[in-house]
Amino acid sequence: MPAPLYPSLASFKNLLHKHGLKATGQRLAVHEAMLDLIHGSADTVSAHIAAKGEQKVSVASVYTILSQMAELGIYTRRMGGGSKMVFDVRSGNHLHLYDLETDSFRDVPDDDLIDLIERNVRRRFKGYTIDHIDVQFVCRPSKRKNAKKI
Amino acid sequence: MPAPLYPSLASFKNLLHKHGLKATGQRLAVHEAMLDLIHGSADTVSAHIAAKGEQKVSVASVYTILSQMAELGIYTRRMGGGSKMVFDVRSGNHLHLYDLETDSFRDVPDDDLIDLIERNVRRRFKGYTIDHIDVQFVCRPSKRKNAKKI
DNA sequence: GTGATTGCAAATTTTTTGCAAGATA
DNA sequence: TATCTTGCAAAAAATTTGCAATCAC
Repeated sequence: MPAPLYPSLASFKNLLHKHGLKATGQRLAVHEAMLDLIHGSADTVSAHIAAKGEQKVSVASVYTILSQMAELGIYTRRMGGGSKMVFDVRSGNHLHLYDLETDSFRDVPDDDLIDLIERNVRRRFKGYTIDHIDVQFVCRPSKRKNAKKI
Repeated sequence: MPAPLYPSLASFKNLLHKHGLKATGQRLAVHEAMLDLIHGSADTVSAHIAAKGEQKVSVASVYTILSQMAELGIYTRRMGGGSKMVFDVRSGNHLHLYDLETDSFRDVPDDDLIDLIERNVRRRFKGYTIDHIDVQFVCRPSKRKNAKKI
């Protein structure tokens, strides 16, 4: 089966209902922004929504909503170099390129590298259950000396 | 050659000199704390130093020092599920188990999984140079339903 | 001695919280 | 309508900054 995609607005609504949450304008606006941004922090999402100008969402609500979605496993929290929490509209295993210069993420098509990692690591730690595997290629735009060229 | 280890206090001093930085009591205290903690944030490091009581280091300086070391590639930044920046005393490729319950990291012995990943991904993105590869197994203590047992 | 480094306190930035007002099912 | 959500404003937490005092070399 192909890699899981981002939930469309429609399936996002379903997810909300499935979890007994209301499909409010704010939640939908946040998800629309996330679909555009893929990786968003409270303030990039706020800014994106504000720029679009169709719906008003306070920053505090953006925080609440993003955290809620992460709690439900719809979004995932992502570990960046900056001092802001970044959320990923996509959940499940996938690869990222993290650009140190711009403090930004890009998804990387994952073929079956993740499966390979998973097979390799399965039953390695007793007492823990893997929620997901998080792989990041921490990069700079080329032209440096002491790092591996790819 | 075996995987790189944490810089001892002595080699840390050398690193400082090599970079033209002074071996101040504060920097050494921070590094000692990092050697104990392995993964530390500004406030866990501060607290650790304060508890030891041998050297006074202000929180602001801890921030400065940790960031400096990350800048030099001696430490690496690591971001967990919490909203604090975490630094890793170890640089270079290695694996982590991240525990969602406790928001904490543990190193995972890496055999040659990292090499395997690196070989697999080499020359995949043009225009970027990999600084390091960051792999995290995001886990919960066992006993859940819908996640893969390991 | 002299320039790098630190401490302090204040400013920013990021995140969280409480509660009245408003919206959704 | 009953409850869940949001907005607002304020609090808390995390990080950064400016500058005088101090320390390592």
